Amino acid sequence: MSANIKLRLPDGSAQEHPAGTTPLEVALGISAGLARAAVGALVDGEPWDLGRELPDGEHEFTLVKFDDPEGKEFYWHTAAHVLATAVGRLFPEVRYGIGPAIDEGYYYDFLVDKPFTEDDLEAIEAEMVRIIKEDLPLEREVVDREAARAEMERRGEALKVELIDELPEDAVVSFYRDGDFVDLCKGPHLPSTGRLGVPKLLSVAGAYWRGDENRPMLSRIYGTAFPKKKQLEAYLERIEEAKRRDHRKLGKEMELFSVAEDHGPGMILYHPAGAVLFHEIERLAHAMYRERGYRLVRTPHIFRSDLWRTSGHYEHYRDKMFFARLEGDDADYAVKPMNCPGHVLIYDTGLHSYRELPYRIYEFGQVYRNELSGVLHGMLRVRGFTIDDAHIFCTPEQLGGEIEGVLAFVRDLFAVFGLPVRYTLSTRPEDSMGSDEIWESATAALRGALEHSSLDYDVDEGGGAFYGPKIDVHVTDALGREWQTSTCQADFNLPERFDLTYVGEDGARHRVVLVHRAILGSFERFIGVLIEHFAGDFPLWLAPEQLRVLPVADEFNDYARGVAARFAERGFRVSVDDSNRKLGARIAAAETAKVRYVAVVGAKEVEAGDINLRPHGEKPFNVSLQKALDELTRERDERLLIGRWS
RNA sequence: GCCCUCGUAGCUCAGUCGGUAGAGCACCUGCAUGGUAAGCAGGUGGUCACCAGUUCAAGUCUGGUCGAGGGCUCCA
Repeated sequence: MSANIKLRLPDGSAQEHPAGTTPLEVALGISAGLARAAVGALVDGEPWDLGRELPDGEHEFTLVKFDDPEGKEFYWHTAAHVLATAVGRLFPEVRYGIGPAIDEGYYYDFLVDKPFTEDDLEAIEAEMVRIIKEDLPLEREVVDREAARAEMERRGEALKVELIDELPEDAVVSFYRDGDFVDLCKGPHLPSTGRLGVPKLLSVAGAYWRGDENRPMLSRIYGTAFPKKKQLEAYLERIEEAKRRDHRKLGKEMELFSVAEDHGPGMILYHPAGAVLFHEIERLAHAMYRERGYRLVRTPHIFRSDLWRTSGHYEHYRDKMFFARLEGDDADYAVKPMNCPGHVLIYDTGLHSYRELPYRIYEFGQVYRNELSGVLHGMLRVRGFTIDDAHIFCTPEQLGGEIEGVLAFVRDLFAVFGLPVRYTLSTRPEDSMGSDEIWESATAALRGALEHSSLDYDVDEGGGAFYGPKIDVHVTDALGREWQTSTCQADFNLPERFDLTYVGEDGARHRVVLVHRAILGSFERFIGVLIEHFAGDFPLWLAPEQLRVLPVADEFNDYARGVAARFAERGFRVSVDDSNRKLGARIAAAETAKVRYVAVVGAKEVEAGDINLRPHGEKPFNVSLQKALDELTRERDERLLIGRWS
């Protein structure tokens, strides 16, 4: 038999096989264990079914296991088919949407008269287990495009027909079949359902077909699956841990903030401890803005609507704006959803020489946007929030440098908190204003700045603001959801609308370029992310309560108050707990409240003139009062994430 | 906004078949004066989100309103 297939394996070795060999056979040739663990293969980087015959010729060949990223995708995608198969058996009238693998599992969307409820999940999951036991083979079948369309039409699968119609001209159309269930799918899949271990359905949700609220609402079932029960348990445990970090839960427990749900949904009420976070971050931000040549301004919360018409907000942003009308006055006022028009008015009060540019002004401006009720989420998505908002008016030549400066600012600020970030370049959306040339040059300026700064970034096509393209920065919350923080937007449109100019070297007026940018984004969202990032265990400079002094007994109360006073003199947030409880109970209370340091004082400490210091979650030790003062002052003032003792 | 779930004491939650409301923590009072994660006892605290309806009777059933939680393209 002639060897028609030559494979190069990742370890550098080469193998030859006869035509028609499958990856599973290759795996068996290496070891039985590998054949059991393999879930698919990569042939020249292309995902390949274990049971699908390899093409003739020479190929790079890799076997993929569940632990590989591609492996999880194969595995969960197959689990999604098993879910669809199970639903088809129990609810024969359903029609199918899509069912992809996602980061930590999979979902499948179904078109049904009556949406699924959580109570349905148990029965569906049981049916999935049955299908896995039946060990049905998943068979791949390449079909002619027209035949595929006809078959789906015959089955009444209108959504599948739509998907087929949208496939590119040259696409290979394939079906996968397990039992009675046939799905349009490019694969690959595990060879049979029996290769799946433990499935677990997690939740149901409504989801618009293709995410479009004008299309039908489908019923989505989310699930995950793992080879071993232990892995599933570890996954569920991780979800529980993430819930413990939830800023809404910690915000309540630590009395950081609340939302008066009946009186101001999406509006944050900062309690004293939470206001400390806001204030400390604000202080840091003010210092950083001043160092970078920004000047502070203040602007009103409402303006007459004519301003919003000129700015374009009335046309493009009205849905999210709150309006106010004065009694007995025809003038219509709008509450600001953005700070830019106010800042533009400041720039526009006089002539500006090119010598003054770049003209950078900033404000921690409070804005209101009427977000849909269903998207509100603790501090992370709100209706009233404070932006660290700045506008840079500059010449076209200065634009690239200004954007690079903003990117450096982002890097410096996030470094203080140790928060990892992801960059996105967002291009022109459908609802937008301005010419194509303007958009292209603005987008090029942003892209150039990202490249010069050597930053990795993704592109979000059509994700820009209505007046310009932007670079966004995203951070991740405890449950792995991404939230936008920083933004940097090049705008050639508002300068046109407001006829903003500067006087150039030549004495003539020239059009100014406007950069909108925020670094923290919104204080609310930033604080919410920080709560989850630190799980409430804030670094000393941010901690609402930095030190609590506990006298061992009443006779040491005076000494305790003296110690507290020494720290208070240095500006520390310090308290004394001389309440009528045993020391152990007071220690427990301080630990639960996540107080950064606890100082215990009793006879020994009075004698030695020192304190017994217990960093949050750590073992206590004795240290001289002076040394503690100096060390904690340093830890606070340098904004250390980890102190010498913590 | 739309789909599912939910709303009981300050917090976390129980409340059976429809029969007039319960626990732990917190808080207050007293006892106990204590050395590193929770001493003992007693007490206060509820328009069961709100509005209608069914019923002899509604926290419980039905409808509506308000609000919350999860989700609403990770692209066959």
